[in-house]
Formats: sequence, C-alpha cells, structure tokens
Amino acid sequence: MSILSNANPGEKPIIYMSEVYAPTLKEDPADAEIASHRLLLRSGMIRKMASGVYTFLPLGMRVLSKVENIVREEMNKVGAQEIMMPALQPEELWHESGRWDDYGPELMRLIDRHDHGFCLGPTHEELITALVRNELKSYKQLPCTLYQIQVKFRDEIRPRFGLLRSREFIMKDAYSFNADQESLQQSYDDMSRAYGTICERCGLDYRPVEADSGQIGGKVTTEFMALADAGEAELVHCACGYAANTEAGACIAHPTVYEAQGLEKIATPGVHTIEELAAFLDIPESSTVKTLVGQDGEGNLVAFFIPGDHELNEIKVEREAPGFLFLTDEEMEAHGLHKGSMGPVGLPEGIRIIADASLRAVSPWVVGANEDGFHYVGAQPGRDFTVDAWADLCIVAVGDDCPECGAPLAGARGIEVSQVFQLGTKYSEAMGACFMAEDGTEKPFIMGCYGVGVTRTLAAIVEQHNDEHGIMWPMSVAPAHVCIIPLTVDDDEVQPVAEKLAREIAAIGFEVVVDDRKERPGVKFADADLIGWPLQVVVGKRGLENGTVEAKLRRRDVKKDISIDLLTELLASVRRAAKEGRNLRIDGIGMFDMLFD
RNA sequence: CGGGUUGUGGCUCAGUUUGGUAGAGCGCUGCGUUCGGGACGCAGAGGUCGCAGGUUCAAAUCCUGUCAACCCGACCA
Repeated sequence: MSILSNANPGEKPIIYMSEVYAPTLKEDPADAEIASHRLLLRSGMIRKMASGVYTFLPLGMRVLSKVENIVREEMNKVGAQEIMMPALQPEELWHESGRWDDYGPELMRLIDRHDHGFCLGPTHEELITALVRNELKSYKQLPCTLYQIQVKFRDEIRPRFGLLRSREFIMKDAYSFNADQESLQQSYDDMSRAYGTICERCGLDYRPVEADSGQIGGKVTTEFMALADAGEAELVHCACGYAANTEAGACIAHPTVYEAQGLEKIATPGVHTIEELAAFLDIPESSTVKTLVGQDGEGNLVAFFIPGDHELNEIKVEREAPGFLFLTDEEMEAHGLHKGSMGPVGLPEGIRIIADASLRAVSPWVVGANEDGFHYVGAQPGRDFTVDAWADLCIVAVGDDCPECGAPLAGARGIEVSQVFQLGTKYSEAMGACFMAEDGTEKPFIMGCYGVGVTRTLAAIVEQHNDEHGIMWPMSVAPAHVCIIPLTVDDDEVQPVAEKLAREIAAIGFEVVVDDRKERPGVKFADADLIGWPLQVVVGKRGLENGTVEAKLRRRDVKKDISIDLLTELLASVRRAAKEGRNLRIDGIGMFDMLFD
C-alpha cells in the first residue's frame, strides 16, 4: 500500500503560505503542557475556544481530513457503510436503554423550547438501534455494519491535555448487527484488523490491549493504545505481542516464600503496613500476604488475600463479590478485626476467604495474626485455615509473568485511540430491536460497536512524532507533503525556480506548499520545522549559483544540496512513467529518501 | 467534587508583599537599514488590570464574594 494513500493521481493545487491562515506562535502557550497540545497550538493548527473545546484552523483541518479519510477507507474496505446520525438526540431513546439515568453528569443534557429533553450524543448506540429496529428485519440482511464520523460531546470532569481529553471531539463509531455470535466474532475480527491498519497508516506505534469494557457494557473488548508517556493509561506488554491495560489485564504474580517450620506467632510491635512488616522481618514484600476485608452487596463479609507487593484490582473484585466495599475502621472494630494485623488464621466465623491464584503455589504464608502487634509466619493453607476460592485478584504489575509466554512483562503508558467491543444484546433487547431468524423465531440483534477517537489519534500522532523544533508529520497525514521555501520573493531568480519546482512536484501527485511570505529566512525555517512538513526544499541565491537547492527530510533531520537538473530529471521521469501507464510506485517520501542515500 | 496555582494589550510575563495617574519582550501598523536558521533603528496603534461589591482622599495592589482557566487525584474515544 502506498504511504501516499490520499493522493489522487494528477496535479494538485499549490498552496501559498502567504494566503494560509496559519498563525504560528513563537512562545509556548501558558496552559499547554504536553507536546501535542503545545505544538498544535504553536503551529497554528488549533485554537482553544473553551476548556476542552477547540477550533481546527486550515492546516489542522487538512490533517484531520487525512486521518478521517484513512479511517473511512479502512471502514469501507471491510464493508462498513457510512451514515451520519444527529448529534442532538431525544431523551426518550436514552430512557429506553436506561442510560438517561445511568450515564450520569457526563451526558450533556438540554431542553428545547417545548420543554422536550435532549442530549448531545456522547455515543450513538441508542440512535443506531432505534434506526435499524424498524428496517432490518431478516437474517438475510445480516450482517450489517454502519459507521459515521461525527462530533461527540462528553461533559468531562476534567478536560485536559488539549485534544487528548476534550469535551467535544471527533469520533468514528461503527456498529455491527449480527445474527449469531460467530458472525459477531467475524465482524469484530474484521474491525480489529482494520483498526490495526488505521494505526499503522497513521504512523503510530501501538498495541492492541486487553481491556475492561467500562460503561458501554459487554464482555469482549480490545483497546488500541498508542504508546506515549503523555498517555493516561498504564499498560503492560511483552515481546511476544501480548499487551494489557493494567486495569484489566490478567495478573500472574510470583510471590516468594518465607520458609518456616510451622505456624509461629511472632511479636511485631509497631507494624501496621506491609512495608513495615517486610522491613521488620527483613524479607521482600512479595513474601508477605496482604489481607483486605469488606462486604459484598448482600452484606456478606469477604476477605481477600493477595501477594504483599501487589494491589487489589477493583474490577476483578467486583466479579468475585458484586457490590464489594471495604470496611471502615469502625466496622472492622465492630467485627473484631484489627487493621494492620489481619490474616486468615483465627478470622471471625463466616468470613468468606478468596485468595489470589498466585498464592496457590505458595506455602506457607506470612500474615497478620488478627491481634494487634502480632503476625504469623508459616501459616499453611489447608492446615491452618481454608481458602474458599482462588481467583485472579491483583492489578498486574511490571515484572509479572506474561499470561501468553511467561516472560516478564514490561510497562508503558498509552493513549487509547480506539476500542472494539462485542456488545451482545444489551441494546437490542432493551430497545426491542429484533430480526426474524432462519428458524422462524424472532431474535434480538447481536451487536458490536467500534470507536476510533479521530481527534485523539491526531494528537497521539504528534505525541509520537515531534522534536524540540516542532512536529514531524508522517507523510500519510501531513498537511502537505513538500514545502518549498524561496528565501527571497522579490527577485526574478529565486521565486521562478521555486514556482517551477513546485509545479513539477505537484504534477506527480504530491501536495506542495510554497512559503512565499515576505519573511526572513530564519522565520521560514523555524515555521517549516514547527509545522512539520515532511520534506523542505530551500531555494536561495547561494544554491542557485551552483545550480542546487537544499532538501531537508524533517524526520531524519538531514539536509542535502541537490542539483536542480537532477531533481527536474527525476521528476520528469516519474511523470513520463505515469503517463505511459507504467506502474511506478510513488511511495511517498521514499522517493526523496533516495536523494539522501 | 477535594488539593494546588493563575487571571494585567493578540502572545509570554513583570508590577501586588510596602495602595499614589499601567510596564517590558514578542506580535501588529508606517518609514528606513538589513536579508541562508525566529534582525535592528525610529515613529505609532492597542489595556474598564477576570467580574461584582467594599475599605480609602486614592485600589492592578487591601477586604468580601463570584466567575474562569490550568495542574495533581476518582471517569473515558
């Protein structure tokens, strides 16, 4: 596939910087911290209108369109059909799904003059389900996948990081309607593959990761994370390709064993935390066992046991004990529990004991003795106490075993640019969206939903492709491919050469801008680096004396004087080849790369 | 919603402690000199100092209230 996938064959119009509304900033805006926010503002691509609300200026708009088109092309390739639903959505549909009450304050609600309730859509499951329920009626019409690229609204608690977490953003959302689980899996796999391709075409270093399905519901889901320190998500990943969000990833800890002869109670004065216990015994925290007690939704007491060097994962806890809440200090007192020295041996009757699966292979344990200032070493499951259930309970940590290959996991931060879900029948059942199956029975659609944060993807690209001078756009999404910089614009030598080169390069399908502003060279160079054109071609009197121009590859930060004759010849041969219908592949910057090798 | 910080020309900030008629740099306009990595000189334009009250002869500065933005924590593409 060509990197220059958005280029149609034939000449492109040339863009003149003197006519472009692209106000660049010499200084960093005070309220921008991270690279993408800072550089998108400075390069004149976006402007803030309110907290978490941005305008796209012409250059930013060009990039946005390119990202959208990449998404659009990949969606069309897997047979999804583009539609456009309203951002303004009637309240009734949200009552049908139950989310008017469930979604919370993040839903932007409003009331029209007739006192009808509406919201600005944060997502479109309700609308799409309402759309198809009257018209998709037979299994013969399935599977069907629809998508749109549209603005979404979420009243974020705290908008931040520019486009990474905004209140109004562009999202591509797709919804598949399937007759059975097998078909859903097919749609899901197609989408996952398309999402990988989208990330690749956008030049992102990304990982598909195991994730939690959050508010949208459903069981099976994958997040696509662009690796970046500015990302809000923590993930673990492995050379074998496995990756997981730490919120949701399977955890295989390896607790270490502190050998003891038998159950032995030892005095541990002043010890209240795992850290203090490990220090007191001079053993690693991984050799201790942490006890956490709470009540499930039905009021039953539950005690969780996990390796001392790990944290309890609340999502996993919810699976084992729905409605689980930790006991307050007062409640612990009331149940005869001693904070800081709890353990499985001698727990009050009736407390259910659930232990992390990693502890199954470990015996004995170092635990609290349920007595202030005392702990047990050598506590043996089965002999000294009974574990009611074993489960995966911990937040996965760097160094834990990869569940796929067993190698130690590495840590990273990521930006969640997209996510695929298998929704199942949550919305189709709630909203009565059914079809007639082959066997003549009426069944609810099995649905999948698939989102790409388009504006977030744009920001993620900048996070991954920048240096101290500015942005380094990948060819595939750059606002234009080549910037010609005539160093003077009021003489009859430099400008005509710049014009001629611009036309020749545009003629073979590249997007060309000419920086014809009456600015000093330093200003043009600085702006070109800041905006991040993939290739710069500098035309100046000094070079013309030798018949050369200077070309600079932004991403490699290399400059080279190139003979104008040679360049013209090269461009002409590409043009000829195209005219003769020879399949000469113009793979973006690769063509220019060879000028530098 | 808790914790922290900040609101002063388009942008970045000083001035606030100790009240006394609003400053700098960048940007903008004009003229001139410059002209291969964010030039220089001269002359200009542009600010109810976030907003509302209060104290005072006098408030950017002190007091009260309020609004907004940003950063750190709990939600999410």
